[in-house]
This record gives sequence, structure tokens and C-alpha cells, in this order.
Amino acid sequence: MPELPEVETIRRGLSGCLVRKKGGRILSVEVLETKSFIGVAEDVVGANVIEMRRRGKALIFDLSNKKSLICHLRMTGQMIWVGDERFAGGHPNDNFIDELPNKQTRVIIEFERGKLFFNDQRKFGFIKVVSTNEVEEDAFIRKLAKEPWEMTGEELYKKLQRHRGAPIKSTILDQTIIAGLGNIYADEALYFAKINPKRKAGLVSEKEAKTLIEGARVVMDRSLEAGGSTLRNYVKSDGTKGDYLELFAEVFNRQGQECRRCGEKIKKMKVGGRGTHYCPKCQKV
DNA sequence: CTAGGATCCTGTCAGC
DNA sequence: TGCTGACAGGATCCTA
Repeated sequence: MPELPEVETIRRGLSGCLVRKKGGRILSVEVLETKSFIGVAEDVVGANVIEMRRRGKALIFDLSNKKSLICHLRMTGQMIWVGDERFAGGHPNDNFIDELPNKQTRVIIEFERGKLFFNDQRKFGFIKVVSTNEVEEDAFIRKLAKEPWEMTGEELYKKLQRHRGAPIKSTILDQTIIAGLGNIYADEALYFAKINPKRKAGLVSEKEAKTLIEGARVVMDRSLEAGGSTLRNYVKSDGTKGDYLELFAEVFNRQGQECRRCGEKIKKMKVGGRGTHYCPKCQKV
């Protein structure tokens, strides 16, 4: 369930495999699940990937024929490159090490020097063909807010006032308020800022908003350093599966364990329909 | 306009 | 061993 660090890790990894003719031209696009591919597949055949970009959690392939592919992995999407080298990123499950294609493969893009598999268990994700000069006009891309590295505490504070009745957790998951956070980093950023996820957004001070943004930067930087949820982390050197969350999570999936700040037991509750992890003692309502 | 809940889909896990 | 319901790292659509 890829969030910004995972998507950025995929961008970096696939750039190394595909850009500057490394993967060569696209020879064919095989769509195994129609709802996973929007647009005309033939429009990209024959083109090279000249650049890979990311906006929020969206991954963008710019092609040599003025077309682009906008991809969103949503909950369970994965990108797996199989060429001279293998690179995988996205939702961590056995697909990373499986034979491909498999039951969850939705799209196969065949290049001269390898194949890119788009796997997606729940079929929420998609790949979409658009003209490169229309990427910014895409409905999802256009609505995206700034990422934590570009946003100030004052900006976030003002937005929170507009949504003052909603729980703070719900607002920071809203990509039109701040881009890139998903369920893990929302919980981690709130823990960093010592704010209870259920607190009304209108009761978050400007100073706290600033700390919250700082927290988002810190936890996502830390995850990026660990390589997001990539094959490298998922499969340890001895071949067993690893949990990359262990590398940085303070609250996510740590319910029942001790808070590393105060020793209190981390709890799990529901906020806005999402599982939410927090320390009841050091995160104030 | 906002807030909150249902919804898209497949798979896994806990509990009976 | 089934069966059932809850839940899952996302975003949109609908309703009040």
C-alpha cells in the first residue's frame, strides 16, 4: 500500500532500469485486466521512457513520443521489472519473488530488454495513457496539494481551519490538503507531533501544524533512506521475508507494544474508517 | 461548502 | 474443515 516513499523508491529504481534507452523501446502492451489500463495501449508502442516523475503518490513515465503514462498503485499495486536486473516496489507480498506473470498481474509492458509487470491484487490501481502536455490537467494530478517539503506551517494551518470539524488524521490523508501521506505516515507524523489522531483539525495550533509537517518529512525521509517497501527490504539477505516497518515505525502496527517515549501501551482505534495507531498518553486530544 | 459513510476488489486471518 | 465477518499502507462518490 504504497505511499510517497514507496512510490519515490519505485521511481528511482525504475529510472535506473528504463531511462536513457536502458530498457529500449516498448514492443507491446498486454492488458490482462481492462479496468487496470485506461487509454489506447497502441499509443505507447515504439516509444522509449525518457523521464520518470512523481507527483504525490502518482508515478509518471514520460515517453519519447509526447505521450505519458500516469500510474497509481492505490492499495495493492506493484511495479516489477524483470530484465538483466530485477527491481520490485509497491505492496509487499510474495508477488515480489513469484514467477511472473501470476494471478495478480494486470498489465505487462514488454520492452526490448525486459518486461515491466503491473500487479495489483485489488484492482484499485491503474495505468493511464495521456499526452505529456496534459499530465498537469489530469483530474487527480491537478487537485494535489503541495508535499511536506514545500509546505509551511502557516499554509497547513489555514487549510486545517477550513476543515476544522474533521479529525486531524482524516485531513492529512486528504491529498488536496497535503500530498503524499497515507495511513502509515499519517499515524507516524501525528505521533511525532504528539497530536491525538481524533483531535478536531480546528484545534491544531499553527505551531503544531508546523511540527506535523516536520514530522511528515522526518518519517518519510527515514523511510526513503530504508528504500521504502522494496524487494531489498522485503526479502532479507538470507532469503526470508522482512518487515521494513520495523526499521522506522514508532506506532504503526505496534499496538500492544510499549511507546518508546513514555512506556505506555500503543493502542489501535478507528478514525475516518481507517485503522489508527497512537500513544494514548503522549498524543494529546 | 463540509463531514462521514459506502464503495470499488481480492485475499487473509481470527473466531466459531 | 468450512463458514463468516472484519480488515487491508487509497481515493472517489453519494448523502445529509
